[in-house]
Amino acid sequence: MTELIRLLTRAQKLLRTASDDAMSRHGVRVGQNLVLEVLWETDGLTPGELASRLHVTTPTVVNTATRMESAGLLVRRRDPADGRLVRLYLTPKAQAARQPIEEARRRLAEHATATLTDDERRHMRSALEKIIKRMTESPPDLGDA
Amino acid sequence: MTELIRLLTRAQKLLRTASDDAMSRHGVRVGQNLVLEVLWETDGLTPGELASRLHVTTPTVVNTATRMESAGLLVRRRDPADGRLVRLYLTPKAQAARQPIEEARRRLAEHATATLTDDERRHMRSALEKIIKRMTESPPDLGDA
DNA sequence: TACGAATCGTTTGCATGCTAATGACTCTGT
DNA sequence: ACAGAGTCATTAGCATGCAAACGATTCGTA
Repeated sequence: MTELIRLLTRAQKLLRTASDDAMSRHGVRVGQNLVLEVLWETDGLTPGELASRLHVTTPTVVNTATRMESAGLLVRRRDPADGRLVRLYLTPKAQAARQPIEEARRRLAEHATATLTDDERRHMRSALEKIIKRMTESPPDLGDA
Repeated sequence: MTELIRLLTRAQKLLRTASDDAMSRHGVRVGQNLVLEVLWETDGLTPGELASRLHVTTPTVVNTATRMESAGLLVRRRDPADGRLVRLYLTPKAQAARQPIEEARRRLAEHATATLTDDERRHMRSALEKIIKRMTESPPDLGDA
């Protein structure tokens, strides 16, 4: 089964690279795009909220947010009700980039999966869901050591 | 189809993290493990050869090799016939780590895919191969810009 | 044979991830 | 009301990837 995982890793890397290339044409890197996708739907989230939705750590979001702030894509604002919280708000520049970026992402996904049959899509989806469920719920049993 | 790709990304990340955890118990990080797997089969490759086999860039291999050299896993040796080349040779320490690491990797793969049906494995494999083929052969068509 | 082009590895600087340590603020219990 | 505990964001340091610039060696050709 290690071969299956090798294929999964390779495919994901190719997709990530292609995505980064596509996003770069719109002045956004691949990691920043993930932040945008969430904030386009729900603006004004905190770094911690964003981190849990993206399945990354808070420091990762903080660093990405800092780069995005330098790039003029978002602004930080302290929460008036709770001084520990910072809220991230998209700028008009980030709002304006929404349509072309979403379109580019959609096109890339269509392109990558264009040759798959319905059976392949269906079974790949259920297989991936099972793997995710397994990895999040069941202890991977890391031998002795 | 963007949902399918999201699942693929999520699954791959979970697998990579679990792999890094498992490898760390043997004093090796996930990126270094990939180098080991190739050199266990073919010792004495150059950074460039290694890079093309691993689908990464040469600087990535050079940096990883430097860390592995510090960790006592390999040594650099100049090629006597061609002074431009550097060859990477595994130390006894790296050779000794082979069995436990390969075993850990195999167990992790079995665990992650344990609940998949034969249909899911088969179709997922062919779907991934198609995606890889598509991304390596066909131009992703990055709109205008 | 000697010089320019090609081929390598390395260095540098960046983006994206992590963990651990730090600092600021809020909340709880007495 | 206030001290300690808990909750945030941030900073620092590392690993893994990339591209671009650089340096050393070899090859091809005039």
